[in-house]
Amino acid sequence: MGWGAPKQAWKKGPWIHEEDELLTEYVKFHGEGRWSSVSTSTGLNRSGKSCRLRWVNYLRPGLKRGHITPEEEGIIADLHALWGNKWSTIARYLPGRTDNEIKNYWRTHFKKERSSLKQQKRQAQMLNIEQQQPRQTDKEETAAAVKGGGSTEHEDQCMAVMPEEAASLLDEYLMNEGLWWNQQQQQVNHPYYQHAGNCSNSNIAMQTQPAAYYSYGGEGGYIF
DNA sequence: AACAAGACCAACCGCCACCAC
DNA sequence: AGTGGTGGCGGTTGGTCTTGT
Repeated sequence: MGWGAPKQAWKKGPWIHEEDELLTEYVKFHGEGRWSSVSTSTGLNRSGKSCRLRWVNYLRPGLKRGHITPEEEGIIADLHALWGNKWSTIARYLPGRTDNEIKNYWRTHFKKERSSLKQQKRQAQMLNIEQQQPRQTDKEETAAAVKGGGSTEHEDQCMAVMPEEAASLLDEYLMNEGLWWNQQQQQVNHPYYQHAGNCSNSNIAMQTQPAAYYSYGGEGGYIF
């Protein structure tokens, strides 16, 4: 598929400083996009796909480097509970962070917690069976899962009724309004939230607010 | 000091959607 | 309507760094 001449033996592996400079210069003059012509314009022996990735994940101005903050971690956890593995969507609400970064972070931090939670749940269920007691109620299960950053059937149901259009609507609305958010602003009158309000799980309904609700860097934040 | 295991991160791959022709 | 090019996304891999023993 695409991305320049497919038969060409593109260079792979880590980028060197000179390559970064060539790519940066190219983007400076031509803007983002037209990645397949980077190699012909710059002499860079990299596929367009590789160039795009390097730019988006590493060279693009405004990228934040360094550790994910606790605030960002909270946002990631909540948005993941809401959208699942929609890394690029989640990344939109974390200025300066890339989808790749968030994805990596999730895998190394939350996956662990999640698997241990599953293990705990399994143990609890075994205990229930052993003690011939009724199963944990859905409510308790949900609360435990949300607390632990895991997912439940309830969440899956909620995610099912909160498709991409909802997120797009939110994006469009916020962009049109040019909204800046601070800690005083706690609610937004938007169909997205009304939709979320129908969700049977109050925890999840609460979690439909984060994009607009969260402050960023401790003193207000912005979208995009 | 040496080694192993785990954590972290950059980069690649395959797939899909969109668009122009 | 079909096809190919392009852009983008999510999953995975592999190398490097850090930490514990």
